[in-house]
Amino acid sequence: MGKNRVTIHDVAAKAGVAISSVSRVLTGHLDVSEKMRWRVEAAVAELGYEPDYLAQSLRQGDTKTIGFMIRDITNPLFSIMAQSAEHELRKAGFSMILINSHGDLEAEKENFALFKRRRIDGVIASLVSEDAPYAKSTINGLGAPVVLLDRKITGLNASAVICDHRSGVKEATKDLIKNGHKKIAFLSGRKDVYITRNRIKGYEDAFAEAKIKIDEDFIHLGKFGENFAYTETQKMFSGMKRPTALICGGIGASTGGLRALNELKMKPGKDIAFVAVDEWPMFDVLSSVISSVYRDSEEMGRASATLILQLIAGKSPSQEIIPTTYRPRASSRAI
Amino acid sequence: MGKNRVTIHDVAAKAGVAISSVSRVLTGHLDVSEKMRWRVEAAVAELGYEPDYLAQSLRQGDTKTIGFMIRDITNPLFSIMAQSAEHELRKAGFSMILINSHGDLEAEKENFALFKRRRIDGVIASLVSEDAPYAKSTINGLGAPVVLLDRKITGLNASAVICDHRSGVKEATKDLIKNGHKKIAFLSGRKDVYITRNRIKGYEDAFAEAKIKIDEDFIHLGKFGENFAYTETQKMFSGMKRPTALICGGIGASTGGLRALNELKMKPGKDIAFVAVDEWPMFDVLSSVISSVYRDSEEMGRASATLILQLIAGKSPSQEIIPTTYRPRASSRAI
DNA sequence: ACTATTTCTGGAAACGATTCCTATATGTTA
DNA sequence: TAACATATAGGAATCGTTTCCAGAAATAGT
Repeated sequence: MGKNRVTIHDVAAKAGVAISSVSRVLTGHLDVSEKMRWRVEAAVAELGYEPDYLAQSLRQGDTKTIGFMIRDITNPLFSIMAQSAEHELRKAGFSMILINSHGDLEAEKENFALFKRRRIDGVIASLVSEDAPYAKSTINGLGAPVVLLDRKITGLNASAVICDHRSGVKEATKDLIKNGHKKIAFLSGRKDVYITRNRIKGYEDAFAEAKIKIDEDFIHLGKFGENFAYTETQKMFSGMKRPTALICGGIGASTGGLRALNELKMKPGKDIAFVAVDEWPMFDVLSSVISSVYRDSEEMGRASATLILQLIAGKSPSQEIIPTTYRPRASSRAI
Repeated sequence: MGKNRVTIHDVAAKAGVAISSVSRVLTGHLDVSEKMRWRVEAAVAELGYEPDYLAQSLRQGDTKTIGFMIRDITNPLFSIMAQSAEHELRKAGFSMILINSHGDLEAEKENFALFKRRRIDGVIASLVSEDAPYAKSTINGLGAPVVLLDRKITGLNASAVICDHRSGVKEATKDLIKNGHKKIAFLSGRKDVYITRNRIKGYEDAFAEAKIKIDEDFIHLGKFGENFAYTETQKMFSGMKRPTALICGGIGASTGGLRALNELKMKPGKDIAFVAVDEWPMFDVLSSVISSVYRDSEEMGRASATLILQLIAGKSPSQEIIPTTYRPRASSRAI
């Protein structure tokens, strides 16, 4: 097997020098003679030696590893973020450990513990809830900086990438109102996270501007993920009080909502107005009629990487705001 | 800051015993007295001590880490695999390092080097090419077992998860032929990987069975990814010799193909028959007319995790075959 | 009561690097 | 040529564990 790992000792032996000298050459110290550098480099080349990350990490105290924790990498938005974050981190010499929390608080907590034991240099995370009692103490006791994705937690020494969902949703809602809708259902995930609250604000803004009172019955908040949205949408149309328009916040909500509408034989853009907050790949080609609120998740990933690298470099926490844009298409116009 | 990491020394000091005794208690050795166990456990609980992975890894020689390398986590098939593989590995106490190769051979090679330096316990990879000259030596010299996704390389000590694309594509092609098509274009990625060759075989099988000679001009192989498929499809319909049906192998090919058709104002299922090999999330709802060849990528991820764990446990390499099924929908029937 | 055996425990050597400190060899100056 | 400054190399400590080895304490056997 490849059991024969070549270590710094082998190099030292081959070159006939001390291991400290080998290390000095490799780490680029100044006080080495030309001859020494030459001998060591020859031995290194001949043996194909590469320093061991593990030993370096133990000695130097950093692991060049970033933990990336999200609900579900299957969500295209998250996978795009992961993609661009990984790319950015890689360029800076960091690797990324990927963990799915599946939206489970307990799992999330354990994952932080795992990150700590692995001496991760930093964490990028989309937390399940902002109110989780363990969150602050765990994160502050992590011993590594944190970047939050679309979450706002006060009293936490963390940077954040924050999307301006509010303005996008506001524009979308305004457009629906302009098109004659008043019974506009809003369906989204957990209300104990910034992203949901911020979206609702946009919805409220539009109603306030139009001086229409909001009927709370049309607001459905609960869980992220397809299943909640699916059953909620089914319920929505099984009663008497039915909306004429539906805004779905997030990929999961849109997926579940559309699936339910599909089963109810209601065509978005025809039988009901529909706006999806967040797009998925091929959105334009596959579903050209569906209006959306778009945000650049690639940019979010990049920003999260930049922020975590800054924190690791010792800068103080900051926020990066990502804009959203409303993209009206045929589905906002149904009556 | 959280600089104050609590080590085994602290525990030993608090309990008033030797560090070796602490270790013995924690690793569950037999020869420790009740009193000793009790004292150590009390100290551990009081200090909230957790052993350091890094030091354990260095000492024990394994890192409980699996490298997961694919072209692009953005591809929903890969993200589903990553998801289920991570879940499975996690249960077994392993973490997953995610790396995108972006389909670049050089990057892939460097990533293997990185895996080696990080002393990864195993690698799950979707290789860019099976013929890459470095592949065999690099992988064999990795010092860790490897599971390949949809690749067949002889003389390699690796397990593999292999999909039976052949039968799915064969069924799809047969159906197209049955519907009167003869000029069936086939568009897919690099031909130096199993997945592409295997798909082509299914295509050929169907033609052979129907005793129709294949016109090689309708076979377009080149690169994975959207761009290649897009320009290839554009070309396909700019010349004189146009197909009446199009089979796209892989998400990238389907994406690019559909995008091009969209621009050409050709509606799949109406102006051209279309089959997508591989589906994406929401496929049924968003594009209910498009026929597909389906495979369970969640199962692929799970299988890859199982295989790598078996290899790590010392079993010899094996293969797992994943079936594919043709799902005919309206788009196969266009003339 | 004294030796033989069994239980435990502490000390020290790994694992593979980095880095501080000291000693040597060289070079400079009077 | 002696005395001193400087460049360079080697030795050892360290990071936080595990595990081997030997020795002390406790038990058993005669």
